Amino acid sequence: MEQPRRVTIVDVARHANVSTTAVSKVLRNAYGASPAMRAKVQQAIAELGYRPNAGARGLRGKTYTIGVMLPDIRNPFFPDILDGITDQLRDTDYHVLLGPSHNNGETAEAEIIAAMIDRGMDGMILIAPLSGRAHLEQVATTVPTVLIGRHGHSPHYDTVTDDDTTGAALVVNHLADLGHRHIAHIEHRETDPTHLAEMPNAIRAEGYRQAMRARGLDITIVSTTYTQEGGYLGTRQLLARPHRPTAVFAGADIVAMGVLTALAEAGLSVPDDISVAGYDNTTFAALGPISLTSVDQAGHQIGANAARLLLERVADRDRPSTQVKLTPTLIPRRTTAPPPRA
Amino acid sequence: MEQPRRVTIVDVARHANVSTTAVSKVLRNAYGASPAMRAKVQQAIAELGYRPNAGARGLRGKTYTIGVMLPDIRNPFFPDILDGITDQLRDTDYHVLLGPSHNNGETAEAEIIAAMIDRGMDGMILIAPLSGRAHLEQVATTVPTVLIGRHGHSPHYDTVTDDDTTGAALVVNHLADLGHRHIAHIEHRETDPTHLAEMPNAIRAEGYRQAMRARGLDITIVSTTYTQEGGYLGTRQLLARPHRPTAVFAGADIVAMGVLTALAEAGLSVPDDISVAGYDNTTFAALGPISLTSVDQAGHQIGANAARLLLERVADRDRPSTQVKLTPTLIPRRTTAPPPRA
DNA sequence: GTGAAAGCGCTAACAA
DNA sequence: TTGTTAGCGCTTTCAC
Repeated sequence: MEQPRRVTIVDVARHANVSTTAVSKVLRNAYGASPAMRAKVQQAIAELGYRPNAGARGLRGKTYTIGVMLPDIRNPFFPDILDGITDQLRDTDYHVLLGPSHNNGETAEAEIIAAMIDRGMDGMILIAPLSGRAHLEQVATTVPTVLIGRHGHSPHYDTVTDDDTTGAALVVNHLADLGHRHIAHIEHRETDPTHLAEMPNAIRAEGYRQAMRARGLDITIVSTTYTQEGGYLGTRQLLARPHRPTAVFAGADIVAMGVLTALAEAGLSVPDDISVAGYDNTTFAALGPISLTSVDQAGHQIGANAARLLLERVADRDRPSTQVKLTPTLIPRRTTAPPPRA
Repeated sequence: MEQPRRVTIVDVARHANVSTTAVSKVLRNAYGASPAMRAKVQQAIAELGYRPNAGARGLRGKTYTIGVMLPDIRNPFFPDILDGITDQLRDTDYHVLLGPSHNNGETAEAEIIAAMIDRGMDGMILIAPLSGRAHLEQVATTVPTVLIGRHGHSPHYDTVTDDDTTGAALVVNHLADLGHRHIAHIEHRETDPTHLAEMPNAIRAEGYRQAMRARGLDITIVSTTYTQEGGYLGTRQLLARPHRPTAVFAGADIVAMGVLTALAEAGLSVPDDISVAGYDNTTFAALGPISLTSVDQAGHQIGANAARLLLERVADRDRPSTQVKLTPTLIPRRTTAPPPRA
């Protein structure tokens, strides 16, 4: 098994007795190649097993690669988004490459994004990025960009969000309708003013506050992180308080997993002693032994919309920016029930 | 916000009053640049915010990119492997890009692998690839390659595996020691002879058979897939049989999730009515309300070893191939207990 | 130790 | 419609 030189466009051109330009045109479905020429070239490509070198293409034209920045591969919500992106890109010439940022904060995230740009991505989809506005705009002027989950507009990038205010209200109203008066919320701690205005977790927390006030209920918020551990620690805090809530609204399913762990440890039964609701309606929420009440964000649609907007912007860099906002729905399951009689 | 031309090596060279060759040498830490020159160039790079274009580098040299083929982003075991890879690559010039193959079979997987090679990966890590031997060897002769989870040797690629035979035996012995006589196994259906000899799922199933025989127990195998749905459907099949098992050994945690869902639906309680064990010891197995007995494969070590072997092979393509085999351990939790009195 | 020049594989601009 | 030519940003070779 030798190391044979890779087949290049020159080999194809020679094999088909045409110019490299002709081959290039066929590759790109560009104007200026007769059907006969196309057929000849396509046959040569097939016979030689030619595949274009994306790096070389990128030097002059496009790499046909879309980069997706994933803030946390462990969050089971993101695969839904990815499926949507992949489905939308099927039957195009584009491929998706993922850049994993392991929940390591803004600097690590910026490095991943830069690394993907260095590698010639034609467009970028950033899932709930932590970067400041200025950085996001700089990225978006460098390469077509779509933001997922991030509220707030810019002429330079498109956004796809879910109505997190409504989503939080769905949970609060569901619990209040069941008779709960003391509903606590576990949020992802946020101090940065831009994040407070634009990050989905902050919008959810604010939606919780609004909905609670509208119902005339008192607000109880614990600030940790959107991780399993954050849910665990937040719940421990709540249980240590004198007046225990009858329901916990976790800002994400993965947080709810930690909540359930802490409650089980404390010997509390769900939903008999305490109700729990999550957010994202991940596949794990549907699991029999979990059966978590959650908010469905239609991750697949989010991803599909993001990919669609990105392709449009790759095709026309100067089109006006678009904001897509989807509406969440509540999926009631077995972790929520009326509160125990006091 | 304009679209400024990206800073190139020529800009850096001009700014530092040196040749582009000199800049290139500094970038690659190559021989032939005095400390003074290095300092000058590095300062120019910092001042201009220069970042090398990976595609252009790849045309002559390396892209400093490692491609990881992920067969299924939903499987919570893979993030552990990825963490290991990332940790090992920290403090090197390499970046990781992920190619997601959504459990779509061998053809889709081959397309992803090809797409990553087209995009100039310096090395590839393939996680439990489905491809045949010939294809894997062809990939490995094209670009340095390490296989994870795949048993079987080749001079062209390195492998990192876990001792799946032992892992399966750990589960069987654990359950048999608890008093179970009727232990069923849910496997990923496999007919391809190479897969039967090399894929981890097949080795696990064979390990189950061996361990059961050694204990003098009858074998019950249901063949579905390594997905949540596969676990669900497999369990329904088992429950429909006249003689219901007292324990189910799922070939992967994600399969066990489906098992638990089906059992909950059937009104069976775990572990009082039936015991369940998984494989992979994912973070979800540790969840309070799940608390799944599982086999720990040390995903982090698997990933770290794979990345280490890959870097060695990128540095020296002709080094002899290496096989790393790690040893699994059993993590008993609350889903396994003695069988109910008959 | 340093730099000039060639060339990697491709596409864009242009000429025929 | 087709082909010729230049050049994208970098590394390599080879003079000096």
